[in-house]
Amino acid sequence: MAQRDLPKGYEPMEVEKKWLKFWNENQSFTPALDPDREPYCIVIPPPNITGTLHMGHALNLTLQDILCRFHRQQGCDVLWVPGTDHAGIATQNVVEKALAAEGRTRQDLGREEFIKRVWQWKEEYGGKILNQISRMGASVDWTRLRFTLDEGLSRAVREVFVQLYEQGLIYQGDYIINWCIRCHTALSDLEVEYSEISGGLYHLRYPLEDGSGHLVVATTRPETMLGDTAVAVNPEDERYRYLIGKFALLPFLNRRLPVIGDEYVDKEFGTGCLKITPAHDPNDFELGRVHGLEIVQVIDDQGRMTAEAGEQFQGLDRQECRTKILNELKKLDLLEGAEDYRHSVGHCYRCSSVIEPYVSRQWFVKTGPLAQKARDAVSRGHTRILPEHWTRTYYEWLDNIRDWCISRQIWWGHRIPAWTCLDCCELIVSREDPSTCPKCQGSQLEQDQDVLDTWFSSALWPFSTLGWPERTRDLEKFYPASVLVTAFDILFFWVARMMMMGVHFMDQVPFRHVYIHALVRDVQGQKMSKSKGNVIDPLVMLDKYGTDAFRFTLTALASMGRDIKMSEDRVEGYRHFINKIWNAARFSLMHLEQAPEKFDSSRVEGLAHKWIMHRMEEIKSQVAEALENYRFNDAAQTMYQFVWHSFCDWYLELIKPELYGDDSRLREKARDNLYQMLSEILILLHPMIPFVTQEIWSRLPGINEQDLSRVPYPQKRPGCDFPEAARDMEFLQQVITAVRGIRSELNIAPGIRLELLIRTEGRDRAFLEKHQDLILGLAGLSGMQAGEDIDPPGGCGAAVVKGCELFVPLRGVVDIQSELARLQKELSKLDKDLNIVGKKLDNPGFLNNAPREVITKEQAKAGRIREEKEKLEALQKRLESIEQD
RNA sequence: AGGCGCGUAGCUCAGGGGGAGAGCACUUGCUUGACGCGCAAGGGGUCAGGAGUUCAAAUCUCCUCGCGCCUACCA
Repeated sequence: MAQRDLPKGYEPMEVEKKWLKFWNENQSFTPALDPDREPYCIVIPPPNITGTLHMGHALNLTLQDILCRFHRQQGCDVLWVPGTDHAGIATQNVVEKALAAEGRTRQDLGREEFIKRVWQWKEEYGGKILNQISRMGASVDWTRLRFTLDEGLSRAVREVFVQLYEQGLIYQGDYIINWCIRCHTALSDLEVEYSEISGGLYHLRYPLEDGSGHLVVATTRPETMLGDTAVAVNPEDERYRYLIGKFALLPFLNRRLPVIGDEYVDKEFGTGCLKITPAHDPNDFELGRVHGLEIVQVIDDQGRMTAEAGEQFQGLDRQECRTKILNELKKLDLLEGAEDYRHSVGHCYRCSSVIEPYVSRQWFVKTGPLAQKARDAVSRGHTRILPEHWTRTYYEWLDNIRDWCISRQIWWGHRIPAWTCLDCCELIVSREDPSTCPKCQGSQLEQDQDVLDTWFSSALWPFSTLGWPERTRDLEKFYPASVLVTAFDILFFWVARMMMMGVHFMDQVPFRHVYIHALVRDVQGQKMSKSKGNVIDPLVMLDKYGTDAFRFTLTALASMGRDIKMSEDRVEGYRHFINKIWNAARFSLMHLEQAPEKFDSSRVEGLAHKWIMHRMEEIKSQVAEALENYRFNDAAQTMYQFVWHSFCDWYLELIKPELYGDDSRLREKARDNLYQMLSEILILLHPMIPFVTQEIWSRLPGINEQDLSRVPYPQKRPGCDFPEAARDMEFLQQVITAVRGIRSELNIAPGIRLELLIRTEGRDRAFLEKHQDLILGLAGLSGMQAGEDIDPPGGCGAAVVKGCELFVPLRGVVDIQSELARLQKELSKLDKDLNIVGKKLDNPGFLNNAPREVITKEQAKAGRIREEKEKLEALQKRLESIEQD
């Protein structure tokens, strides 16, 4: 028997290895490009090559994989392209750190040599996360693996850059940008993270040029005063209006600072006088432009004071300079005061250094027109964002978007395809590397040193991975993708930008749906982070509990719009479910030596079989509907309940007598149906837990298709709705449960066989008698008698189910008092229920306004409760009278 | 400052106008011919608080309180 091969508990390790290899060799996940099959395509969020799998990836991959596998089952030609992202700054940082350990810098190596080193690093370590994706069971097509810096994607990047430049949507200019002095590059607004720090707010005195006194400005960054080129006050401000047009003198440097009027200045804040440093503050930069102010750069790209800062400060670090300035001002009695002040300061999202606003020549994408189109695509419904409330966030960001700084002063990335002719200063932007200047034919061309923001290439991912700018078959078939699955934290970084680029270059949205899933947090709901030490490593989960248990946990917890609080206990809990499936299969396979010859669903007979069939039909549509609507947790819960509490708890128990019985016809029928149910359960569960289902599947006798991932979703079976069987089954379960309840609550040892008497008539009586064996077996009874004129002996346990009175003679087994107490408890429950229903039915408003069905339902309910109550009360009286004997 | 979301059983959460649900945890009993990662039976909730709409509110509206997040600003 097959069961002999199966260990008692499910052992994931070997199983997972085996099937990963099988799927890979089989190219199970390479689409057939069959024109008759509908395409289904998912855009994978490409992880960084520096990264390792974390909880967010694990959830993200699990959900995408469920969708892919499910749609394969639905007959779609599915494409899920895997890939990684070159992560410019992060990767360069990693390699530079490695170099530093050798005591070298990238400058020592030179650009070309350094990039070679990075490629080497990438070959060696960059694939780590790909293996981890694979271990999660992700059914990606490995034959189409892409990388943002590979040849094809680099071509796409160039094409996009050049086109946008030609369309006037990319420009170069001197602006204030976010500068990281550690990474030594510009960053986009999104790459700056703000966090609150305690600092000071300093009040500085600037003497007035005319000698009539001084004005006082407030600042958190005294060192920037050296770059001040004006002081602003609000023209509405009575206190200072007279100053407008006068000049203040900058201490140390004696620069003449015009006092200008601008409504931007908040009268309430600080002193009401605002020092203006156009070179080192974004708001001041704007004011400077409006008022035509001079830009004086006093901090350089290393965070050191420049010569403009004056001899005594030149060369100092910005922090040192702050201290020194404050000291000097104090000496000169120009520091009027200092207060503690908490304010938020921008930090680099890669290295956490304090960001320096810095004026420099950079490349920008003019986002306005692109953002408008990206917004329209959603508002017109071409792309749907789910859950829907994220739509608003998406709009808000696009409505307030600023131009996107895309140049980075690093080496690892797509080099900007712009050259300057050293002879005539012509700027050349070109798809191919030019050899001569088109204007002066000079051959001394120098390429721009900068590379592009990594997100610039990620923004093209939905079409660049499919072969664009070529018009490939993949592109024809699979663009736009069906869905993008991601967490909200890259909604702006990535999703919005893909929308902008997709709509602009493909004239079509990049994906139909955007499903925004949860963030995985720790048990307390805190973000997982290494510094907090609350990280759960998914790889550890995979090793300890197996991929399926882990995946099922994530799926069961992934309800729409709520974050997941993850703990190891939960994974352990769901491992029990995987093991339960395993054992149900182990049991089933014991009885399934061969496949049914031909399964004819129209000839299903027997209560248990009809019932489970009926349930299965419901489950099939529930699970499909849940997955179509991204209700992953519903799909998981539905299967959990069904497999455990219908299939295992009842169905398997109910059919045991048939499986072990002598009636070979019944036995065969039971086996056939069991085979059918088990195999459909495996198919339904497969998208969520691919490995264990595939392993069991492969052990089913006589299967044609070894690869479960290619087996279609079970069709709706005509003629298999058996609502009557469902009702009957419920009745049977209630009877059995009632007897078990009496036994259990009165502490009757399971070894003691009880009798059951049932006062009932008509169909119910016939039904119960027909299934007498099942009742005896499952309720632990030695005998049963049903009839209209049942006259129970004194001293019975009792219950009422659907109007039938159940009696369990207890004389000599248990004392009557316990049963009386038990009955009293039942009765008070009934009283409570009756009270609620009664109130409704006594309310004329209810009777006049409620829909007829609701009223009938309530009336029926009241009748049922009343009947049950009467019967139990009668019994209670009898017991009491016996007790008095 | 603006926006979004969440307060339901001890914990984690489903549900979303007409009988308070699940999983885990808990209690009790159990070598029941797959499973103790198991079986059976239980206990446990003024659905944050208040007001309103309604015959009927956990569910819809408003307010209050508490928690979380996002965006922008912060001299």
